[in-house]
Amino acid sequence: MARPVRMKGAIERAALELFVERGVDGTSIREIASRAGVTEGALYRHHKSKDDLVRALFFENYHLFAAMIKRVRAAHDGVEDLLPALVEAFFGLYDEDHYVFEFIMLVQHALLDEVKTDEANPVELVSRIVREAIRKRQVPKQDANLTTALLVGLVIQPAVGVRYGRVKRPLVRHAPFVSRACLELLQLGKS
Amino acid sequence: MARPVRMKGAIERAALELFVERGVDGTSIREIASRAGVTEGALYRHHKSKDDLVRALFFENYHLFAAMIKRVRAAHDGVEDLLPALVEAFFGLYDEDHYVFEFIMLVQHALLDEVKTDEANPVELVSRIVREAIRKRQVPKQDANLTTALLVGLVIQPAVGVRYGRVKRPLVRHAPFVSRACLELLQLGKS
Amino acid sequence: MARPVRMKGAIERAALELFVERGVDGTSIREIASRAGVTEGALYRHHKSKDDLVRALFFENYHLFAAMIKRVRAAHDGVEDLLPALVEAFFGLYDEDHYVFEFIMLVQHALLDEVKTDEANPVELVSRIVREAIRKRQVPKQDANLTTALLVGLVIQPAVGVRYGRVKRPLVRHAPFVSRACLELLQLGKS
Amino acid sequence: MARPVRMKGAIERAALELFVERGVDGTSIREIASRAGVTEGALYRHHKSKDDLVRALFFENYHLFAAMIKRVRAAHDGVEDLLPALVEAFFGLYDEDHYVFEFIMLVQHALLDEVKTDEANPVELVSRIVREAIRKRQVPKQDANLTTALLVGLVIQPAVGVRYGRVKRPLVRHAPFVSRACLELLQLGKS
DNA sequence: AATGAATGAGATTTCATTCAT
DNA sequence: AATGAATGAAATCTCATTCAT
Repeated sequence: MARPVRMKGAIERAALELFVERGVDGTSIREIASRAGVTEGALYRHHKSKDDLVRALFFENYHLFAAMIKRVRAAHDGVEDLLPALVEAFFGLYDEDHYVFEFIMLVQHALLDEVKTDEANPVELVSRIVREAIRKRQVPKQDANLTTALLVGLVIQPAVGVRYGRVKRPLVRHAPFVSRACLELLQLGKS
Repeated sequence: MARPVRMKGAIERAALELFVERGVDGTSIREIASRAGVTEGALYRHHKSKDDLVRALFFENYHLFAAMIKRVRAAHDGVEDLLPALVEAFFGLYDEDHYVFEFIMLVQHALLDEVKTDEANPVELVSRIVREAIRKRQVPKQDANLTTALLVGLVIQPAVGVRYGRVKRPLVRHAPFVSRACLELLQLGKS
Repeated sequence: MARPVRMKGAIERAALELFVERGVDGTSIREIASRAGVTEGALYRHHKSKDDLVRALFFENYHLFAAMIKRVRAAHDGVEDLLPALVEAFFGLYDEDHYVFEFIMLVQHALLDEVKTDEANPVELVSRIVREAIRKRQVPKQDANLTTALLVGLVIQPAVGVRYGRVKRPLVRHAPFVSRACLELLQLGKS
Repeated sequence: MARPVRMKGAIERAALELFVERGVDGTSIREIASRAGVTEGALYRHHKSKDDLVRALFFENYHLFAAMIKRVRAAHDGVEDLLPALVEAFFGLYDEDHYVFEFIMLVQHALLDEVKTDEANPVELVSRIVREAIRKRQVPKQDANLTTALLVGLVIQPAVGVRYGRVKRPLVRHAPFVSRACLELLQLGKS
């Protein structure tokens, strides 16, 4: 009847994948349990509601993400160095486990308020890099917020392209080109 | 620009807004009826199911969208001319009614199969423009799929930025800069 | 499939009876629906949760109760007159619909906070009668709170006795005796 | 008075309190374990089911209760003597540990079948005293069942009053007055 | 045509109990 | 013996849809 084996990991992985594949609302607790190989109740030992599961999954992965970002930042100096390193890091993460990447993209809107100006917030991070580059005269004056949005678009959309089969895997192979596009963009005001 | 979108009535408008605000699965018929100021039953006089409502909403707007795009294409020749015109058209649509724009983005994945190679499909449209420009030697040879993704990113992400308060309204005011970024990107292979 | 007939009354009556018979926690939505002859969902058209149903049932009946009390109070003057009238009114209510009476007794503890010193609160009412009688020297000085508790005990416990088959129905037939007991109690300090 | 109640341990105490505070059905095994500072599994080492825990708690306390009553009965003769002693015993028990008193009141209806005519059954006890007093002509002829209910009301309701903050603690201080009320009640038929 | 009550299927959640560790 | 994860059954609740009025 009872089968006390540690299933927390399996539950969370199943949830992560299903949320990405079918959306959060499109995934039932029953489906998560079923894919994890447990009964529905098992889920509630680890998370007190479906919503709680979503949040836990988000913050857990978000923090790993943030840690990676911090590491990259600490190891590189100046936009020309840092941006390519970040692009490669993002793309590497996507290639390694696109579910994690996509899940963060998927639910960030709903949870964004709680993370708004957190320096682990990737958008915020890019924004800081841009502002710092402007301040240090590494790039011409420009609307930092708009540039940030454009840079984010350059990084995220190839991942979306891979997902929908338009862009070839692995994503890292496109890192050099995307990095160049990013750097060119930053210099756009020059001419 | 003429209003590109017409809404049959309060029900459709309420549904559109709620779908954007909370997602399709996250919105109940009751909520739609309530916001529209009608009862649940009344909704079924106009649409035979929720799914039908979603599809009707999508195709109705998608066709107006497509018509707009055709108009723009007919009036412009060559990437250098066409791309800025399209960017302005997209941004204009967003400024005029961001719900429509976001709704199309939101459900296109689910319904795109049925319009896959339709030239009103924004991604497909961009892809064709890129391939044609390459064919006509207007731009250097490059991975058309990747470039398409990047161009899409440059257009969509500023809209996302506006939504989350990072980029200033109206979006059209950023059209010239974004257009330049797009054109530069297309020439990136040159050097 | 659907059968839109007004079932609100049936649902509330079924709930009232079951709550009295098996306790609130001991009664499931399914049982209520089943006794009312509807499906479980029907309940949620009228009350947004089980808890809400309990509260609605309580306040609805509590107000009828309160109205009755006010009527009796308005029609009688002085303890000697009022107390017997109230006892008879209580007992009459019990005989007429013991479910209502018992339900109020059953859940009042949980909801008492919201009704604490409301003058429709039967205990509060008795308390006021006692204090007024003392003030007007109709009865000797005494601990009004204790006397109130004792009077309440004299009225409630016969009803409990009826419920458990110890005291014979109808309860009204015992009203004269109980009233005498109440009045004697009030005079107890005299000697 | 000697502590009339012994609790095997933390689990039983936690259960007793929670059952009184939230009702038996309203209390989960998890809550009991949590308040007792043990895990759910540990609970099943001592009691084979929740129902078993309730019964154990009831009978354990009920027997101590019964023993106390027997002691009181053995030491007193005649209503005039016995009733005041019992009132004081009840009130003393309440003051010492109102949880025990209330728990017995709470579950007796569900479990009383099994101790129906047991003389530790408080209602049955009072009933016997009344009938014996009538038989011995210590009090006038009267409806023993009704009188029993009224006496029970006189004893129980002050305890309820204390619980809801209407009557002042300790309850014993009211014992003389309540006893007099009980004895007067018994003589009510005289006049 | 409109209304809003009810259906019925399924979703989420709770919980007494069991059992591998 | 203790722990706490998992079971399985049942409870509460949701919601697209139907239909009597």
